[in-house]
Amino acid sequence: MIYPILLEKSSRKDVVNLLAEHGITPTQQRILIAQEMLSRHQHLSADQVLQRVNAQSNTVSKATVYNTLGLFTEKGLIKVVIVDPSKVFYDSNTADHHHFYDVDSGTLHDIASDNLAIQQMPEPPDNAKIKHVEVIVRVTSKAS
Amino acid sequence: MIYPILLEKSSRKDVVNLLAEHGITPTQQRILIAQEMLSRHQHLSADQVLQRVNAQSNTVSKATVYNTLGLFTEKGLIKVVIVDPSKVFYDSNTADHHHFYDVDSGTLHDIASDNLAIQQMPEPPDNAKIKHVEVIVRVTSKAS
DNA sequence: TTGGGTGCAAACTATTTGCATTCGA
DNA sequence: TCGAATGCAAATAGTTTGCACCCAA
Repeated sequence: MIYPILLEKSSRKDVVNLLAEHGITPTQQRILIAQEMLSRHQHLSADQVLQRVNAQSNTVSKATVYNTLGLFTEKGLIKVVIVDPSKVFYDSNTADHHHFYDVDSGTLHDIASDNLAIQQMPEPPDNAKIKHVEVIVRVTSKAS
Repeated sequence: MIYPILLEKSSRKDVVNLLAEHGITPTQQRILIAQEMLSRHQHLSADQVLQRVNAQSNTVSKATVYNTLGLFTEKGLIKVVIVDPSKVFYDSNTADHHHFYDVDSGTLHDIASDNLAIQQMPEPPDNAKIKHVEVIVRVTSKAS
């Protein structure tokens, strides 16, 4: 798979192909959501996606946004970022990377994984297998 | 501050003192919650705390559990761990450390921070200041 | 045509809040 | 006593689900 999956200035046909390549039936709503979500590296909540997609015309329901983002995640088009107990962020950067999380503004910023090395990772308990290592650096932007 | 804050086999008077030292008025419910939460290093959801505290007699309400865990967090007695979008975990280990998160069982395991070193931490964006660096290692225990 | 996809609303769940009552100092 | 703490229920918000309808293949 090629990282990152981005769709800048893509034609509708490109989007259709991308979805199809990932085993996703390209429907009207999914295309709209893909165009919004995958047009650049960004971190959006489901609600933000809903509002952006429906900014022009209300053509996508809230349930479909949730279902579609879940599907995109499952198919590897986007990733979930869990840093805030109140909502999930969806990340269009599927490359292995980490995050700064500004707790004051609620915004995320990528940290390329080459910029960060972890030493001495201990063995997981109970013969468990490591799926993913995630580093979250919480920062504050308050003047204070 | 001394780490970790633990209360193994503590008398009620010890708990009262601990809460008082942290600027918390020691009420009946807070004492029960502190005894349950701080008796050992553990990761509990609010609901788990509620059930344990009320296992014998129903003397603490759900709202009070949430309010009290929030208060304990604010006062530095416990920490919040955000790894699951569906609920928050409260961690009685207030020392700087990281976590394994078993996505299959939903359980957390501590990683002492001496066991893990991060190299080349980049500068945070927009002159933000680092508050906390958190490493979450998601693991799977499934036989598969 | 026809099974998967969508919209809608209702259901759900974790968490928060308002307010009258109770309790600790 | 008296303000702080609690309980309860209702409110809130994010997310999921059930089902009738619709559309892509």
